[in-house]
Amino acid sequence: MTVRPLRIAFMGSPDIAVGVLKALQEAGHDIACVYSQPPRKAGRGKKLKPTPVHAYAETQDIEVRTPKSLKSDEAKAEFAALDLDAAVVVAYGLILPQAVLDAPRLGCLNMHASILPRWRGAAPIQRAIMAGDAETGVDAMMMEAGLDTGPVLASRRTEITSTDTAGTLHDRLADLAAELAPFALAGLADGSLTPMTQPEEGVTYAHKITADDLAIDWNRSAAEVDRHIRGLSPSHGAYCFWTPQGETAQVRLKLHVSAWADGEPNAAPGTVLDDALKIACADGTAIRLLTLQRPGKGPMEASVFLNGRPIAAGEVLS
RNA sequence: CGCGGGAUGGAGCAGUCCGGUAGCUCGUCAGGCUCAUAACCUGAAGGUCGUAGGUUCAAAUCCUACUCCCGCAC
Repeated sequence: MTVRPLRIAFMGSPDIAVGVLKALQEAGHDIACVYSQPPRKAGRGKKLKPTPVHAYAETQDIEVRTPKSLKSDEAKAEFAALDLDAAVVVAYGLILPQAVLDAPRLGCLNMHASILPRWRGAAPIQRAIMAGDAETGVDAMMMEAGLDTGPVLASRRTEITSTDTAGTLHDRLADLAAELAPFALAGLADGSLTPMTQPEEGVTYAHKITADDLAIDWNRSAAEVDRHIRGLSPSHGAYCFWTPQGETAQVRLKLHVSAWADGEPNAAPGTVLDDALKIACADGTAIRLLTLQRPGKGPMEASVFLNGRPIAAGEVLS
């Protein structure tokens, strides 16, 4: 579909937003300006690191603005002065004041990584996997003052498989978002898509992942533990503790990929059941750890991990 | 200057404190056993020990600088 190019601003920060930005460029739109979170002290040292969107926009010679907030009169005025047809927002991370939402002629279009009204908020991909959802997707939505509450223009769906991690699902949703954004924007511009108010039933919130969300609880069922691990891999990393034989200090193990396994009826949760990392969970269920990581090392497959660092049956993880 | 761990045949690790023949678990290759095998047995190849200097009769190991990777915190 070819449409009249629109003058738009793009607002986003992480990787998933970069693909959408590229798609909008390829669709021929005029990217007047990119907004992104200000560079933050990130990573190990203390180095200021621009966001992926920021870094990409600079390679394209697009003006980048990184205000700490859009609430100031100055920021609002600068935004209004762009004289936009529309703004496209993907995981920007800042609240848009009403004045900003109203400024573009067609309004502000948001891409959100869930099927609304389920999983409004910060971490929809991870929460969907952890909750055991069978399906998720991306929505194109008109922004309102509320948190992900606006009417939905269009969506794309995808199945969540038993081997999906937050990483694999993220990549798939990023592709869908990149496909959906130009479509939704065109539909908005020519009126072929009508914003549909979100249902009032089924609202859930995908709260930000915090440190408290990362610890494994072996007292949960294998299915829950498995989803927990996959839902937090690879970006956050669910973890447990292990005390190597002959040592007293606990080692923090980051778990990345797991699969359901046959359990043993009376095994205490956390017990290692064989020499290939089958771990007992609640009620006689068990999972097998397939990829794990210890401090200072990168993620590795279980068989590789065990080569230099065996974990014997009977040991206990906590 | 946020705290900390790491770099050793293709992979994962030990050895480093207390300098003195390059070790382990796998993988690869060859042969053997077997109805057969990702199983088992035997043998082989493969490493300037991250880089650059320094100390020493001698450095993976001690000293200095640097590069890259990662965990925590944020």
